[in-house]
Amino acid sequence: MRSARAEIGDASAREARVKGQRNAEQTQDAIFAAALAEFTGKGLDGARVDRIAARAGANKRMIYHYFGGKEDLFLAVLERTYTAIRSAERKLHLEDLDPVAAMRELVAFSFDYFERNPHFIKLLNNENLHGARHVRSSGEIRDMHSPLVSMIAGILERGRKSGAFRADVDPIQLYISIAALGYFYFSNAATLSAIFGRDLLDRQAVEQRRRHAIDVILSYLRP
Amino acid sequence: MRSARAEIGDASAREARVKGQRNAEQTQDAIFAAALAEFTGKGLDGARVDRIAARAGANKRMIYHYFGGKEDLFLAVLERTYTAIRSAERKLHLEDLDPVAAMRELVAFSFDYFERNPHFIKLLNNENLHGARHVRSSGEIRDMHSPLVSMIAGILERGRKSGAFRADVDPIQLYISIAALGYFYFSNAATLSAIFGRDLLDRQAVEQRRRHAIDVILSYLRP
Amino acid sequence: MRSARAEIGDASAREARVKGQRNAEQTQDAIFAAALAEFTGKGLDGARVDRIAARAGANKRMIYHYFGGKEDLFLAVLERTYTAIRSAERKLHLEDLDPVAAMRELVAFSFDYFERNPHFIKLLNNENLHGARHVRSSGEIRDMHSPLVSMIAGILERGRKSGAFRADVDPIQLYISIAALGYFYFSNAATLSAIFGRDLLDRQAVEQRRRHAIDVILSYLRP
Amino acid sequence: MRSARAEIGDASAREARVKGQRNAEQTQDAIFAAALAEFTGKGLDGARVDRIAARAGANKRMIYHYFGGKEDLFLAVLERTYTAIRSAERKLHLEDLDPVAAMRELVAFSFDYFERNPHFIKLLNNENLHGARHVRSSGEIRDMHSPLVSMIAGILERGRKSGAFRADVDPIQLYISIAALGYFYFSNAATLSAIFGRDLLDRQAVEQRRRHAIDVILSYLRP
DNA sequence: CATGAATGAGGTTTCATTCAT
DNA sequence: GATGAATGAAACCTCATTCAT
Repeated sequence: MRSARAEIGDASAREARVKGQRNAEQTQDAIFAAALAEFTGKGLDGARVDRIAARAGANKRMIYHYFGGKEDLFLAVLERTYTAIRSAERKLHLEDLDPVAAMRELVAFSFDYFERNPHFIKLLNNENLHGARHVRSSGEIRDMHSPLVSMIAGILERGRKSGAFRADVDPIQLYISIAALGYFYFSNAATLSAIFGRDLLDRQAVEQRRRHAIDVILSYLRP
Repeated sequence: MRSARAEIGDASAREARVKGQRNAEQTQDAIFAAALAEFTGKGLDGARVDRIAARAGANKRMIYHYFGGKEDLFLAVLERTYTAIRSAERKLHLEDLDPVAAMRELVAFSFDYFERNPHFIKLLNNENLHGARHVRSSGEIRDMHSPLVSMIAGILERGRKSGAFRADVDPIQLYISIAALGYFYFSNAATLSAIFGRDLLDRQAVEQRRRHAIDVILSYLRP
Repeated sequence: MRSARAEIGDASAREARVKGQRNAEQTQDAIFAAALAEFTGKGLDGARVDRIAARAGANKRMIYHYFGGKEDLFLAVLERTYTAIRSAERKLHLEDLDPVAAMRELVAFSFDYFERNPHFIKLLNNENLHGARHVRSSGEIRDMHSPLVSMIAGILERGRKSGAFRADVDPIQLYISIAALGYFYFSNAATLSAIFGRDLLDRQAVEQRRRHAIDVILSYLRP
Repeated sequence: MRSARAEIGDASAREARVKGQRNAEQTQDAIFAAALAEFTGKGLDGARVDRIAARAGANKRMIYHYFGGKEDLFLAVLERTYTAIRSAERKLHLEDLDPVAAMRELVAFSFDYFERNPHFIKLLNNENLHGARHVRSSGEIRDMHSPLVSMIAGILERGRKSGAFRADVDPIQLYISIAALGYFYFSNAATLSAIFGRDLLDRQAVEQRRRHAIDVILSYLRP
């Protein structure tokens, strides 16, 4: 789980690029890492190509050379972000756990992923602001269904049979709810923190929220 | 140009214009409405002052005259948006309902509010992208605590006493979860729809989600 | 005839624009004059928006405000150029002259117009380099048929009847030939001068060419 | 990449490549052909070095290696273009024809050359747009006088003696007029076609124009 | 001989904002 | 109170050219 970050390539841009060296892959990676940071921090419209190039220690021209343009770069970042979460999801193996433990793991995984990958949330919010324009244009992303839905369906079925879970649960609705409980918390942590007057991202608050999310889902599933 | 407004202005607006008198207020309102639409549709960075002025049928200079600048205009929109939801929340009167019915009403209200006010979600996401910069700078917003939290606390207390609800529920966590179940659904409807290949915003899907959200919260509260 | 230049507005850009004054029409005119000079001197691709703005003493932004963009500005210049020549052509009144004198005037007019409006030739050559893209996109230009064709037809008819001209002459071919004899000379003066080693644009050479062009056309028309 | 050329290279090219030996010449030729096409299609300013390299299937660096730069490449193309027409002109042998037939052949040759070598016209127009800068800098081109002028002088002299032609014709003026009648037609075919609303380059129109050009010159020469 | 990566200058265009009336 | 013209900074992007291998 801890490896989730590394998959996106968060090696700092500067680190990735030894100055003056000529290496296409390195340059691309550096641009990519810089773009991820910039888009995450400022959004698509707020991001600046100049800043991405500077962060990457690369020439601006290279962005256009390798990625085509700002919008394409954003799409590339988005695609890699989706690839990363799907890959992390696929690494979950819950078959050996009893349904309750499995569900607990799954909710915890989802929650932890959002905590550790704040860029995922920022990028997705941005994409939704733009009406999912890029996702819709990317067959690659559209075809990347989350394995979580069928995992959930499997766990629900096992739980139903063992009598641990109620019988009338829709896996897709549950999938969305599991995501919602964590995603919304991190997505809106800044405004919520401002309004509640305390930092929702401190260790204790996050831990409390994590327990709550698991609690909500498991309570809901009780027969 | 002078006729542009008149064509748009409705009867009451025309009525109100007693020879240049309430013109100012009208202009402000028009700018405001235009800004809300623009910020909602494009985000703070994607919004264009020119377009806001054009939409408002007003001179660009007026935006600076009345609001100070783009950023201030955004803050004004945000403040009014928060004011509106708090006001709507205060109109909820659940004291006469039994705890279960009251909670059901409250969850439904929250869900419906998000459905009917998509701009609220867009603006909040934008504000969070920018680290709640404007909310933090606005004492007005920071002081607008949601009455829902104490409402929830009250309902929980009544439910605990009547044995309808479990005893160990944190009102703030519940408040966040109630919001999450609806907010996330509408906030991410575009990407989720693209990925699931069906429109999550059609009447039937929304209705199903609404029932599910209520179900999750009430099931969670069972003792 | 001498007024041909003025119609295009060759008042120098600087002259047209008193610094610091706010006058939309003046600014537009200044931009226009600057654009004409720039496009004439460098061609569409060689022209620089920066230089046009500087020549006009205007802010670059104004070009986009008033004309839309470089390409649109080129089209505007082209349209005005066509308008100017058509207008000049319409001022020709040859009805009172006998056919031979009328034709002589017409050939001389054409020749002189090319001499006095070198920008016309430059712009047309540029437009032809681009496959007449702008002309084809401009209904305005496409509809501006030259009145010369019907003038020529009329003179030919009168000459045929009086026995001054041969009978089998196609007015359109003749129109093209009249244009060709002058246009080509001025269009290609630079290369021809370089190759012949003498300046084809000096007064004497031009005068000689003018007589020759008239001679060719009138000799051709002899019965 | 290595295979890109091979796919294009025809049999003879492949034959000639005796293990890297005549590779150089091949590359140069490919660049040359690509440059001709690019300059013809887009003009000097509109031409892109990248595109030339791509069209040639060559590395961009080779352009600088073999030709020095974009401008030098243009000059090289121009020189070869002039060389070609002079060479074609020298192949004309009109001594055995009577003056009228000889002149007819010469006009036809000129007309046909323009029709068959549209790039010649494009390049020359471009060169004139730039004030014949390259021609003037190229001694090679400046020294390439057209043999047509002296051919014309010869034919005129023979015609004068035989009584077939008038006596007062300037060979240079006639040379320019012969060129003009064809050159202008093809040079401005795009705009003329757009304005007349019919394709001046279709077979029939070209044939009609060809006859007209010959007619004009021969009629002019009648004593 | 040949390559693909890299660059800096400069291209067109757009922005939020201010000025003059 | 209101307007439309004007602006400078900066945005995205492209260019001919050179570098390292």
